[in-house]
Amino acid sequence: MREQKPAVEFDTVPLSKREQILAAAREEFLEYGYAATTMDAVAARAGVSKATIYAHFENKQTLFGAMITNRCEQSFDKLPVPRGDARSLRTELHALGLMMIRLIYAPEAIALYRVVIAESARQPELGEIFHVSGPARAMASLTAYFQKLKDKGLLAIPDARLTAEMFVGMLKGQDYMRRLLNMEEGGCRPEDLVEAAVETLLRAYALQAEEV
Amino acid sequence: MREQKPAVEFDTVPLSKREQILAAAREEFLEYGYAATTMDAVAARAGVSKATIYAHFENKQTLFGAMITNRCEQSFDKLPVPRGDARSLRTELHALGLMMIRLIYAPEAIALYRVVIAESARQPELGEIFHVSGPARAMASLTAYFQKLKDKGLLAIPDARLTAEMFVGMLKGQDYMRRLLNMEEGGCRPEDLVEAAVETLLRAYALQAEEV
DNA sequence: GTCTATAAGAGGATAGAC
DNA sequence: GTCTATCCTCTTATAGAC
Repeated sequence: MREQKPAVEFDTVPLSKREQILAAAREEFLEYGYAATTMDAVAARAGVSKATIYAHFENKQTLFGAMITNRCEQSFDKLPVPRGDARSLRTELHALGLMMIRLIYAPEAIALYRVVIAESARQPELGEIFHVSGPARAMASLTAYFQKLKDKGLLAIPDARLTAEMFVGMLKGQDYMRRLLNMEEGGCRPEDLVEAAVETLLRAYALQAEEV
Repeated sequence: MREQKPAVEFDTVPLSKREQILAAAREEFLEYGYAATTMDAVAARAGVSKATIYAHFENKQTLFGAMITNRCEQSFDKLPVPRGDARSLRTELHALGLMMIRLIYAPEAIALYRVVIAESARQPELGEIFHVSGPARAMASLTAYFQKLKDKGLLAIPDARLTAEMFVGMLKGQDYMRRLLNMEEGGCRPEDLVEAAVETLLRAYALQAEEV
């Protein structure tokens, strides 16, 4: 009798205990950091007992690692995949830049990055997990894009990978550091950096004059 | 009698207790992070008792903040101050770039940045202290440098500040992120990024052809 | 100011019933 | 698997002698 399903099935699938715990862990860890987060707090937020957490995860470190992995997989699903065939290269690069800073500057992405940096000093595999499932994928995609532009004869760049790194670096500027440091905004606006980065790349390497 | 000075004065000035404590705190905090560092460990490393630490610093947070402030002041004294009058702009930019990545990529600078990022989530004023005494000073100096190049008619940049941000961003690339995440090196080599960044800037904005 | 010894409490992890 | 109740270690901070 205890295993009986409810008479009425609802569309909203209830979260499994494991998912509840992971969600609670994410909120706690991202807000308070690893050390300042207590298993009691995670249990309370998840609505389960502490013992239940330990039935699903070996210990606090394991729970943290599971949360990071889970979060990275979800955050970077929606990668920007430019086609490289727009009529205006400038427009396409500009849209790509905006999409990337929106991904990179999302508050949750910043919080995740911050907590992974903090703990990677003690658990180096966390840095690897984060990088492989997030930034590395984005860089690979971006490198392929610039390679396509080069092959098409649109950009006279010497190395697609280097160009991708420089492009992302230019987009971040100082404002990214400021946000990691939990400061008020106050450097250059990210939108201005997108403008300037695209302008710089095109002036340096564009083969077809397409300035309007 | 207990206050008597030693009969022979040595050239090596002994560190005051306060300085001993700060040095020990730096080593512990940078290696183990804020939470994992214990006051016992700091006391042991400094060669004093815990009570002595509390005689000099109100509590653990205060000690951490004092260490950060102290460290920032020392780390960023040796700022690169380019003159903007070298015969070859390319050579000067290249040297500047190398100097900056040497500063930015110093292991202790990385460790300091990491621990400040981690704790700035709880103590926002730490981020401010770090930024003002370090990166902000470097950016101001770099902005002034690019402004000089612009005024001299060497670079046709629209905005010195934006250019400074992009230049630093290009220098960092992905490798900086990899180091913060405590990963093995493996992206683009920083030296290649310096080359590429200088090349890009010059191609985009140089007014006098000086390619050799 | 500096020490030894200790108070006081937090928090990770588990035992045992259901 | 899940809960309640508890153990036990580790760590911050202080009391009190010198």
